[in-house]
Amino acid sequence: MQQKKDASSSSSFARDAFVGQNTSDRPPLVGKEIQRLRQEHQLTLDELASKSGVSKSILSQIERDHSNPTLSTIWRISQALKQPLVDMLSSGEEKPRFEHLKVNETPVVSSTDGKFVLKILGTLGTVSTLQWYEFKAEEGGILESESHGSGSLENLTLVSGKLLVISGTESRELISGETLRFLTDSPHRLESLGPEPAHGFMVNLLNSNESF
Amino acid sequence: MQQKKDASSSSSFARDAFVGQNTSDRPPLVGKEIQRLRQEHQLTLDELASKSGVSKSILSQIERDHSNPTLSTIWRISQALKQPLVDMLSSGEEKPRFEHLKVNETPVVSSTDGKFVLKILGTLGTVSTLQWYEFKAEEGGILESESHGSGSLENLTLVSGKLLVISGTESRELISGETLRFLTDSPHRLESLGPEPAHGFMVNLLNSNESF
DNA sequence: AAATTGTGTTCAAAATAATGAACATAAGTT
DNA sequence: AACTTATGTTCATTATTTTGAACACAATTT
Repeated sequence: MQQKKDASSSSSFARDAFVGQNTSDRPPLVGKEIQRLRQEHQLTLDELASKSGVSKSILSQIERDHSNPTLSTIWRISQALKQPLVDMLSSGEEKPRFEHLKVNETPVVSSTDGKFVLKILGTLGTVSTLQWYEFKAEEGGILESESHGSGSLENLTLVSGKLLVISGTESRELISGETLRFLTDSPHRLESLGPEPAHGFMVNLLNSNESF
Repeated sequence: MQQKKDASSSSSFARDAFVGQNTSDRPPLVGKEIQRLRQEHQLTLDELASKSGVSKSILSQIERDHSNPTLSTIWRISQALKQPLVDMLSSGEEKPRFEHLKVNETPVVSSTDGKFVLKILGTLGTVSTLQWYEFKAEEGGILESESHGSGSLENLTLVSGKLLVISGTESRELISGETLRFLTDSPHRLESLGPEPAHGFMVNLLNSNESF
């Protein structure tokens, strides 16, 4: 990528740096968001500079999208503004558009022994994927799942019964009325401990970056 | 060019660039994650280089966290790997594996007469685009809600009981085991018809495209 | 009004991220 | 073994980010 030095202005990043890129989609422009956050915190460039350790000149340029910040720089700014780094970046990205869900006749999935039954209540897929289920499992019923991908999150609420949840090397026991959220970026397993059947509700977020 | 070249490991970045920083918390190290994704896609450095337009030498360094990539660089890599940029960054951040809500820790909202009880099981999204609940309502229990914004969708699954749903000018009656999805861009109302209490789950998708 | 202060922008210099070519190493072929 | 091939690392150079100081401008104070 041979870049000619732009004589007039120091470096016009927004105009030059991404020429030749996929013009339809470009890296998130964080400038506006950073500026918004800084002003929300009532900070001047000088103040944010000393808080973050990033020079005010580059802050000024980044806010106007005249520079292509380094990961380290963005991170230091996000720390100073007490904003999760990821949020600052995603703000500029296109917002999820919702799919219209078709009427379905609630498909059912069950374990091979039939002891663990999942009713698929809904699915939604756009930027990240969302699925939710109702489940019923008699004593000994087991549901084993592969990883859902990094950043995936499973949300279980137990209405009745007892449930053992194993994810990675950790495990938890859930009793009636409790809710458990856990990462499903590794194989995991649900087991109904009985004696009464486990009954509950599950919401799965695939590849979300939500940290609770 | 005051380059100090240490022969052994030329990692000026990992060791130097963050010296003087908050040592407890540091910018996400994306190297491992990028390497994982690349290998998952069965790509060599050369292939990823040509796909992403990022030189293979810098890819090699980024994967080993010997470089502090530019936003543009990270973005081009994320595009080539078809991975949302934010996911790549958040993967390195430490998240608690489990969040265990005990029975009394689940937030509960109830109607003024106490006949309609909503347990808030979860929320997702920095702009709160997703919420889900368990509800229980004895006969006559009513939940009235304002519009959730245009494009918002409510998904109800009734486990037991009977429920009357009114949204806008239309209404439906739900019986045990059924699921109903409807737009909530206008005020709406749920009413337990009894005689047995209504019990079910609700997933709400809020449309956050609009600025408020 | 003149001086001072506060705030954001631009400049030259320094630091470093990115590039392409050369190198190293391992795996597979002849 | 010697010769390719495939893959990742390092090197010298170039392109850019980042910095600190100087600058411009507006708002406030004297």
